[in-house]
Amino acid sequence: MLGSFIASRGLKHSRQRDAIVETFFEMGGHVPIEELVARVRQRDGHISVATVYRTMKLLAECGLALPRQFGDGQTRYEPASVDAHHHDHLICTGCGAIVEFENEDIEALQLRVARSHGFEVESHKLELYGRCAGCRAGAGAEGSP
Amino acid sequence: MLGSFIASRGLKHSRQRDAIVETFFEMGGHVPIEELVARVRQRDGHISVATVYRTMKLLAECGLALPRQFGDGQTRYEPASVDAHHHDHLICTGCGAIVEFENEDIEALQLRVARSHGFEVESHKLELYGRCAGCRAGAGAEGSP
DNA sequence: GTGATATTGAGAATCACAATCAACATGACC
DNA sequence: GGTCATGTTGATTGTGATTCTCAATATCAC
Repeated sequence: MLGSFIASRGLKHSRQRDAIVETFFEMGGHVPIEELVARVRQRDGHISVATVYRTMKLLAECGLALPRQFGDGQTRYEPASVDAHHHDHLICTGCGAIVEFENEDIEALQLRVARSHGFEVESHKLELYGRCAGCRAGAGAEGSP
Repeated sequence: MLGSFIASRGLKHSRQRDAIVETFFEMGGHVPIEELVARVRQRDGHISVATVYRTMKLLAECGLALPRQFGDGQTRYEPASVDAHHHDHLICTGCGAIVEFENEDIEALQLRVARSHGFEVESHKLELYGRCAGCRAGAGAEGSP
């Protein structure tokens, strides 16, 4: 994984790198840099933001993390298992929850539509924004938080 | 349209505002601010970028323009006719062409998927990235531009 | 016209992120 | 274990898109 990537590129290990990578994978999914920085610092004193950006870029390059841009202007990363399928996202406009889903039918339709316009799809991005069950239940008359 | 919106909010007319709005609608679709600024200046001397940003935001607020964020880090606006259907986008990674499409089946599937996760969809974003017919034809051995 | 108020423009501010560069850490080799 | 070439770090600066600030100016109602 990262070790071999590091080795094969003549890169080196470092305390910071390890801390960032471990923290990232502990956190699970859709982690914004800012939050990652905070967590990493909790566990390993001061680590520069620059280092976190650099490390996440590395992880992305070696295929262990995927950068995602939702509408909020900051890049989030999610862990990429080698055998994971492509998936899309449901994003709650109430609480910010992010749910992943896969749907082959949608993907197939996308390919068909693209083809009908002469396009060959290389990648796509599908995000559904709405209110999750929890937010709808708890939001009788709250308005939008 | 804009006139009534301006009136109803106690806003005022201005030469710049008119120039920007007219230019925007002349240009058609998916206009990045920078380009709009250039065009507007061709026709009306110097107009500040700030004014263009402000005016487009106004247009968006009164529903006459839709802001779109594709992957390139700048906001584009497209005219929103009142009776226009929602549509999604095909974006050529070669020449940057942007094609609109509508597909009811995809939309229906999206709703269904969302519902199955307890979400009530408010909006969505679907972008397909790939190579358009032209780029594929002309790109025998070019690599990616 | 006059005056209250909205708008403009230039530049500064912001925000996420990338680049710079001197100080420092790592690992291969002895 | 020590040395050295080379990669990494962190503080700071740069960047690009967008927003804010504020004095000067334009607009509209009267």
